[in-house]
Amino acid sequence: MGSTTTPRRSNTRQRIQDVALKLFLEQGYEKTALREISDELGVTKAALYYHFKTKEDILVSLFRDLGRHMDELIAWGKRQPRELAVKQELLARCSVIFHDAAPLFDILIANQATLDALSVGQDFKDRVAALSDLLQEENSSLNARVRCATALLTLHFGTFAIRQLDGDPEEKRLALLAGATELLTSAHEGILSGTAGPAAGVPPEG
Amino acid sequence: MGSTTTPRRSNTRQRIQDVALKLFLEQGYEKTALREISDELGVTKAALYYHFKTKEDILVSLFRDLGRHMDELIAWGKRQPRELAVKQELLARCSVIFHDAAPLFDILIANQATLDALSVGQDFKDRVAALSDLLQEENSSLNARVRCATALLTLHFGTFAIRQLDGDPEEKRLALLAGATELLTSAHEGILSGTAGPAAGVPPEG
Amino acid sequence: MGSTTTPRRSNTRQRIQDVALKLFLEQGYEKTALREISDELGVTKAALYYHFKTKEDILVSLFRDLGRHMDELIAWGKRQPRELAVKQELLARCSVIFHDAAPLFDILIANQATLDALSVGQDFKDRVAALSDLLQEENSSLNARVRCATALLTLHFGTFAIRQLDGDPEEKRLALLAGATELLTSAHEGILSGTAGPAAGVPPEG
Amino acid sequence: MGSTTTPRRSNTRQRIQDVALKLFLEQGYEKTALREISDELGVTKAALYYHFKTKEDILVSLFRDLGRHMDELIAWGKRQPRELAVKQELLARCSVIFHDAAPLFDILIANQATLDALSVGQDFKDRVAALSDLLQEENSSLNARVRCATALLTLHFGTFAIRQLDGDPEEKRLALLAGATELLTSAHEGILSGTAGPAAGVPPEG
DNA sequence: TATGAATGAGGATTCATTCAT
DNA sequence: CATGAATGAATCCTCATTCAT
Repeated sequence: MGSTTTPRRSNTRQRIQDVALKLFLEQGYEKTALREISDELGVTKAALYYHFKTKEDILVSLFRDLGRHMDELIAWGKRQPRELAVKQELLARCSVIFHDAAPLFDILIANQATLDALSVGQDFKDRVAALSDLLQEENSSLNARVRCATALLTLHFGTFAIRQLDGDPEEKRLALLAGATELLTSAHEGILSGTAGPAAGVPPEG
Repeated sequence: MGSTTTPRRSNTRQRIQDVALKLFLEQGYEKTALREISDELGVTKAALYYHFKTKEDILVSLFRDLGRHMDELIAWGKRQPRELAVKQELLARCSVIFHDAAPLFDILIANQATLDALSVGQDFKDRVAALSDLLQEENSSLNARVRCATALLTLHFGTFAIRQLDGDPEEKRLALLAGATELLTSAHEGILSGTAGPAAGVPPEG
Repeated sequence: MGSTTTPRRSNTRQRIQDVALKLFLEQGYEKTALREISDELGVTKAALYYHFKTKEDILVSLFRDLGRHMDELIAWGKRQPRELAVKQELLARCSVIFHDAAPLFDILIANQATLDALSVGQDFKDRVAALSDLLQEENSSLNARVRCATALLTLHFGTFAIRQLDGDPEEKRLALLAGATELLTSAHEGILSGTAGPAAGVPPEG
Repeated sequence: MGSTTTPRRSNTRQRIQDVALKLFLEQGYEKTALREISDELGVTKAALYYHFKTKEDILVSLFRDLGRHMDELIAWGKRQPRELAVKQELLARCSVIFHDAAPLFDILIANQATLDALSVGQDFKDRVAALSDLLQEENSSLNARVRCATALLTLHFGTFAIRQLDGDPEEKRLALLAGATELLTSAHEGILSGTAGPAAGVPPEG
């Protein structure tokens, strides 16, 4: 161990990333001007261009790790048999990855319209779709499919939404995971098409 | 006689809203230039300013109805007793409102970073928070609280996410609602911490 | 008595002038949008164009009377012999005209850069120049000429400046006139070139 | 060697100021578009924004020196005893400052309506008021007060007005100063109301 | 490694003005 | 008399990006 490989480049690159992350979070990607980043760092805008080719490039660099982790998980998932336990494990690992990258999710979610036009957004969508596929059962009912999709969704958006609730972060993460797992599990228990659907919450007029 | 071509009291205002909605959906609010809207309508940018005071004003006008509907629901919720059946009904009505305003949700979700800085975003957040409050039980466990929050969230984000699933829209909506109701209901059944209160009015199913 | 000659036109024209005068005073000519005028009147911008051909035309109409009065004074001055008493009388009449049209002077002074490019500004400058000529003595000393010019100036700008001093308006006007007359008179008393100039206020280094 | 054509640390900032001053004088501040400035310089509008934050900032930069000089004079005035000789000296120094900054006065006077809404205008008004205070005597008669105010005014507006008179500039300046000093002095001599206080230090002339 | 200077494209907004009704 | 609708031209300003040094 010890960073034997990383070239001894100045830490400016890292500092740019740090500040960029902070500002993208606070103001959004589009509304963050490069000048704001450079100002906060005490360098010139031009300096940013020494370290990154474009503004988008800064953004991309922030997502490199998350992309790798998701790819690894997807690869793992593909090697496993298609059974409930595996899917639950998938969800659990997802939960960890998502929470570790929580700030990136904030950016992803809050800047969708913008990122959709960028590689970052497309790549992420593709990966979520791949994960979603791994959770789905072929030929399952609509109810089941919606629930599987929702399970992942809960993790994805919930990661970002439960921050405003009080409580220990790890506890909250587990509670969220529990809810998601519940949805996934119920999708697998054939109980779906009959009772749960129409029984609850449908306006009586229907 | 009768002006067949030039409408006397033109419907331009409505047409602006239509085109704006379309473009905000396709490209995001920020990336949509007023010029694009006016070009598509075959009028001048200045014409937009005859009908709306600012770009934001166009956006706001699109959300007027949704805001009203949510306010009515919140008002209704506040008049009801705090019991599970009411909350389920709340969720069900929410589901209807959200789905009726589906395109607006797309905009809301995809442009969060932008809209957060605008009245539209703040107003909506406030209303969702109010609804969320109506679903919560005092002194409930963390698990229950996370689930209640997630229930609403599922509706909110799910509305936007299930569009890419195949199937009849109304069926999908009901499936989504079913999942959300399940989360809400389970939060209210003793299964979470035993303190969630008497699950009055819930048919002991399963 | 009774306005027998004035055509029975609506009083809108007059009301436009009133509001315009008020707003031109408060905000300046350029910064006052026609929309502000029409809004304050509860009519449409287009309505203004029924009564006046252009924005400038509104302005011009406000200055019509003042122009006439000055022209009359100039004409009178030209008929009189060139002597001190006449000039003093000229100054006194000027003082009355200027003070009666005080608001117009505010506009004239505060919007010079703008009005200079307009007929209103040019016309006024020409008239002041004509008056100034009437006060001047041929072949007089520089000192005398400066003082004569200053005398009129004092009236012109002073009208506008003494408003912030406390005191009865008419008293202030007379005090201002007294100062101006003093300057004019001293220009005529040959006492100028010798004592008053270098004696007071010149830095000792000179 | 040595870049003969492209200056390394370009003097663009100064050139912008020069051109701006010229155009503000010729056309007024408001009517001068930034495009005109940049065109005349052969650069882009954006280049102006590299050197100045806003259009107003260009204007402010032009007035920086004048503001400093006036502040120094005010500070000096406050340290002196309140007597006629001091006030005469004040007027004299004012005269010098005003004439050195003659073009700025043109701008100040010709664009009042505009500048009043800007910091430049307010700051200047404040400074003139401070100077005016230094010239005033407590409890003096209205006549005296009007004259003191007029004295400064004469300098202020006269600076701008005597340019159209023939004659050596410095001579004209002195003549103007003489007139102003006369007004000030007469305000201090018993001739106005007898209460103006002991004319200490004034040689009993004429 | 970085900067100073500049660009080009584009954005929202404002305004006087016009004209059919 | 007056309005509703629209225009065209202009304005200030912002931003990502470039490049010689």
